[in-house]
Amino acid sequence: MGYSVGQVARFAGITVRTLHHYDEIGLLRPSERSAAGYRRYSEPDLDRLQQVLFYRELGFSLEEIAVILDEPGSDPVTHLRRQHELLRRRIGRLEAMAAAVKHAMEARKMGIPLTPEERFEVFGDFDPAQFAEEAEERWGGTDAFEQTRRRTARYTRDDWRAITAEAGEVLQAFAAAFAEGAPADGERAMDVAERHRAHITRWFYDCTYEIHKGLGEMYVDDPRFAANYERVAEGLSHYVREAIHANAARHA
Amino acid sequence: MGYSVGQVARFAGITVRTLHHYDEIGLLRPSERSAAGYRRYSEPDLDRLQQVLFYRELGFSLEEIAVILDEPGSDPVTHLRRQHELLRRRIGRLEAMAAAVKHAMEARKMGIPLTPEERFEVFGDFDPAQFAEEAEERWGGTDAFEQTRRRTARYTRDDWRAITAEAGEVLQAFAAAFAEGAPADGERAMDVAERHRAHITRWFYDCTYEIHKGLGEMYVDDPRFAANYERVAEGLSHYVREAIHANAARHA
DNA sequence: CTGCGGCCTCCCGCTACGTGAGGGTCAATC
DNA sequence: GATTGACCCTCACGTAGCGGGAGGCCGCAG
Repeated sequence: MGYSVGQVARFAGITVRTLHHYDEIGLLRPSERSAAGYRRYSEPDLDRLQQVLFYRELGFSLEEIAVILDEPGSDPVTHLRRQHELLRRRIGRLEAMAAAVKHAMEARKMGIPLTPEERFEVFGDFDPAQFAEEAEERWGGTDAFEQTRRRTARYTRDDWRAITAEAGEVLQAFAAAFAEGAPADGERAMDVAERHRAHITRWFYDCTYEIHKGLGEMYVDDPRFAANYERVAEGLSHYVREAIHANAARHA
Repeated sequence: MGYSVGQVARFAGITVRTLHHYDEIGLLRPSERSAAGYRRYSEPDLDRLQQVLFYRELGFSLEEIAVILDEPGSDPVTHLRRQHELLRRRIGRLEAMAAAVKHAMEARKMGIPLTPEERFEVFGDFDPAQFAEEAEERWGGTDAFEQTRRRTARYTRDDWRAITAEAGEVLQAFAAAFAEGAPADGERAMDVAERHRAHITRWFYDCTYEIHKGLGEMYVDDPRFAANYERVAEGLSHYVREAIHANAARHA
């Protein structure tokens, strides 16, 4: 029993060659082979294929997908939940792009020229380069800046992926605490603030409590950063600033 | 004046190598070079780059993008409009995927097993293979079937792209006529039906009026096909059937 | 026993870049 | 005016994710 390569390919709308490839690289090995060496795919194999295709559609590399699917303690429901979340983010991004296109159309009609930054705002999402440029203007020549430059220069794509993932988690933690009404100067919010500080210290530079407070101010004052928080929840940037200050006071 | 590779790369969130590549293949040549051979990008160059990145994001190959951007009589506004449309489609698809994930979660919770077809429904969008399998069951051994098999075997990806695009246009034409209240047995709807028939004859097999009427029935009776029309507009499948019948009567 | 579709394993090709190597350029600085 | 360091140049080879064909075995229909 089980399904042949051709059948599976037809179900999934992919080619036989693709299945061969996934077998080769070990991403999806059919659980059985016939006496003649034919690949036989079982139901669980189809399950896995579905997951693979989903994550692929969302832009993950095959290697990343293998890691995700093989990490221990990840049941199907977890994957479905995660996929749903990823899809929602992706949709959000595309909607932002659609809005940007509209914006460009308006500007074009009015004859208003766009600045280069405006033009590409939509791409780059979480652009470290842009961040770095900003950072230079603000803190050029400072210790923290030098440290950041030296350290980030050696980071690989995987590192960056891990960093942004971690940053996302912290952001979510802030958002959750905020949404559930935890006070900004309460333990929960302060703990998240501390995680935030640790994150920066770990990946960028020694973030003292003083510097951290400065960052908190910036998250409110600089619309660029504020937007990052405000688009998650209205008022979140202020909440984050309060939490950072409270956390700094706690450790003073 | 103008911008250097590095500056442009930072704006756009891409690498310098990517710009080099686009220069190499002629997709985006900087309009100037400095005396030392440095690339200098002008404002119109940035405009073009923005278009390139948009279409790239939407999954077009670089070659296709070059064709799109260089086709005569395509002004920027046209591109913006098209991009907006493409984005909306893409968003629609992702939303369908999100719905499917929810569906899978429900099924999982209820302990309902999914059939292989159900599992992959979301991918493949307009799956020709699935269509072919269905077709075999229905018309296996018939002339039309043989003809389709022989002809489609030689189609390239570009052909398929053209085919689905054409099919999409016909669908839109039906939808538009329907939405604007044109009667199903009126000239406008019948003309679209005739386009539909021509499309099939051109790409698959000689679609006689008799066969066409059979297809019309199927578009209503078979939920698989009906869904294709109904998700565009409620009642559209019936409308299409009527139009096809009227058109056949007109040519009888 | 002879097709004929489907399956197998190489293996080379393609796209869209990544990633150095080896070497000029340019503005600031010593 | 020489050095330094960021930035630029041109090769040129490497990689991911398959596409597609060659050459050959499998299995059933006629």
